Amino acid sequence: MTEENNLLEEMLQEDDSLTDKQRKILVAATEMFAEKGFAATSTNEIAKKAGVAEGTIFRHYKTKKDLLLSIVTPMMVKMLGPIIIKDLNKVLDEDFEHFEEFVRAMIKNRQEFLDKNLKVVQIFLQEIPFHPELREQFIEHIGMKVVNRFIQIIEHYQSKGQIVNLPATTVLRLTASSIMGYFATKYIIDPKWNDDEEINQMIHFLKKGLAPEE
Amino acid sequence: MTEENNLLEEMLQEDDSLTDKQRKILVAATEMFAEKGFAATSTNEIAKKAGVAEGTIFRHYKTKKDLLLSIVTPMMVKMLGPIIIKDLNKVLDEDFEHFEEFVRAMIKNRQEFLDKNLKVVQIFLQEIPFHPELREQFIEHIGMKVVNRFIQIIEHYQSKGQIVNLPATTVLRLTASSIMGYFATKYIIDPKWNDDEEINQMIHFLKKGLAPEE
DNA sequence: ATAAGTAGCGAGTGATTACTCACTTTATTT
DNA sequence: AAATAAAGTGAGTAATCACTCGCTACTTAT
Repeated sequence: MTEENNLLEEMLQEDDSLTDKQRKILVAATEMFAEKGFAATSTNEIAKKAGVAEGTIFRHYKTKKDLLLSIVTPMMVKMLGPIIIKDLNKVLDEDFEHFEEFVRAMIKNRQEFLDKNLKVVQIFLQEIPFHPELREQFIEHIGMKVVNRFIQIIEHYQSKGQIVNLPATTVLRLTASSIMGYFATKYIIDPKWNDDEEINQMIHFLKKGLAPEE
Repeated sequence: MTEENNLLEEMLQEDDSLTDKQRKILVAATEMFAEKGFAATSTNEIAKKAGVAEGTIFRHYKTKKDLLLSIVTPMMVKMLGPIIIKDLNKVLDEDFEHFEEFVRAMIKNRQEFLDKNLKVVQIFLQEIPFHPELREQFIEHIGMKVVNRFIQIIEHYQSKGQIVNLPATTVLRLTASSIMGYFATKYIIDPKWNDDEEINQMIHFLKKGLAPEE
């Protein structure tokens, strides 16, 4: 039903070239990297948790960092990029009558993504300060494209006179801050908490705050 | 002039019980923890960068983690807590006529704090996912007090009829998200960038979004 | 002047690190 | 069934890890 599956499981299931042991390694590594961080997790621990000899890890991944990238990169390149863009096209195709509805759809969409990929997202956020190549990869493959797509959409609703005529990047920043602020509090306090009323208030706040000046 | 000095330098200057070497250790460790992360930084490296024997580090700090906490804890306990509360009292004492002005003062205030303590804040944010005791310390000593104080202030402006009558925590979340979103983009893109116009737009957006319903 | 305490040192500790390699087992091809 | 290739192993490696300890140098109290 859902087009957007759990990244890890999707990778594990769809990729036939993956071995059973390799799958176990990826699962174990994801678990431990999310929990203790990349630098504080030893390949020994990963091997034990995966029920695999340590050598097996290095048969498939040249280095420990290689293993990290093989978990995080697909999320960026294969998932975040195309799927976000696909989703956005879907959103643009549907052409919600109001910016408000678009935002609501976006929140629901990212909510589902987060629910299914929390651990990989967590690893990504935790490790990005320490790995410049991760940052560059992200900006190059995802960041620019996604931002530009959002800017298109915002300008679309601006031309319909629904939202204020600030620079699109500013509108994007204000909107994204609110949404990410909601997710941040939600996942820090309690991932299961899902207050629809809170979302309604946020959308109402955005609508008022971004209303065109009379 | 500034009441709020660089935390590290303040600690180094004010605390007479600190040795010259100890100061060098703290400076070097702050530098490296911010850059490579706690787990990926060896005590050997710190000693070399500080121009000190490795043993000297452990003369003053029982463990490596002890060193981390001695850098991060003061920021939380001595600075974030009392000073934020002091500042907030100041703000409440001044009793800005409008919520808008209060927000503006708050942004300026936190801006100065960030400019002077970027590295320690960076370490704190990077390491908090991996050290539960850091999290608990923060919530216990800082989080609750600060949140409660902000709630007081928000209710103050609500009772003056200046902002919408949503739950104070919701107002706080929306406001904090916008401000933190601004800082995040600023420090990720370019720490020196300081667009007053951007701040004005943000405050205007908050004012509109949080205006009382008619 | 002497004793006591503190600061600093750096070689040395066992444990752990990421990674290698010669080898065995399993799967695939011919 | 034989040959080839790929997957998996686990003991082994040098390097590095956080940390200790016996020592010297210096400061302070008596």
